[in-house]
Amino acid sequence: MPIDGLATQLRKGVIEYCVLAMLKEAPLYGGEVIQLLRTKGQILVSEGTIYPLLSRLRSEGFVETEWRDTPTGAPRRYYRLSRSGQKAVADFRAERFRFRDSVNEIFPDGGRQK
Amino acid sequence: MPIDGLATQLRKGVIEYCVLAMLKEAPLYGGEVIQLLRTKGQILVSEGTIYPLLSRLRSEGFVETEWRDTPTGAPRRYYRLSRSGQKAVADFRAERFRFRDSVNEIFPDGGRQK
DNA sequence: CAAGGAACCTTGTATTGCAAGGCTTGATCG
DNA sequence: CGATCAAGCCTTGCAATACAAGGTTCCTTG
Repeated sequence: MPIDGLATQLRKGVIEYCVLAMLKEAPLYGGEVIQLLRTKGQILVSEGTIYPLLSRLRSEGFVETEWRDTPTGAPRRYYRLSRSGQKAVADFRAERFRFRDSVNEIFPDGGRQK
Repeated sequence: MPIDGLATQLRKGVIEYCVLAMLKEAPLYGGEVIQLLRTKGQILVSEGTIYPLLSRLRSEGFVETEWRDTPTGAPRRYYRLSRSGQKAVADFRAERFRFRDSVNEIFPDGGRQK
């Protein structure tokens, strides 16, 4: 597996909003985010990707956080979608569809293949 | 317009292959690449994006180049898709569909709108 | 008290897209 | 002839992202 390959570049600017979209359903902590990305989307991300990403979402106000103690060890920081985070997801959705259509115009046999 | 916004991140790793896909039809020089991206895909890119990108395609062997004089002024460097460039486009296509499906799994109401 | 696991964070690197500015060629105009 | 202009190409510096590697804290278990 290439350290920095084709798939890695495709992810840029997308994973962030995948996380926000998942938070729409329920608050999650870091480990759950990684697990859900893997099980729901076959998207494998490491902690080195997720934690800086979550930090940025927080500093941009897209999420709010809350510490919860656990019986099993270290406490967890749970992330919850904020109002402006909901708007960010909606904006991304629209932009994603626009861009997808653009690329489909350029690629021969746009997007209609299995 | 934000210097580095939502749309800019979405493009990463995609424009490169849009260019290769366009070269599948005919050899092009830098200015034509910029123009075609704009007219066919509504994708606005500047010279500062395209020329380093074309350089990289060349150093990776995805394209071959040829200088042609013009009657109008400076000569043009034309880019032609190589054999390995064709394979790169095919690989990208497959990876793009995979990733699209993954994201659709995560986003509520995946891709079926409008 | 040592070992280990769960959870979190930080640091450094590579890649990409982009703006700004510079260089070269040939035509045009004073 | 010299200056100006436009087309075409390239380089430099910056910001954002994904990632690996390594470190820290907390609690439990032996």
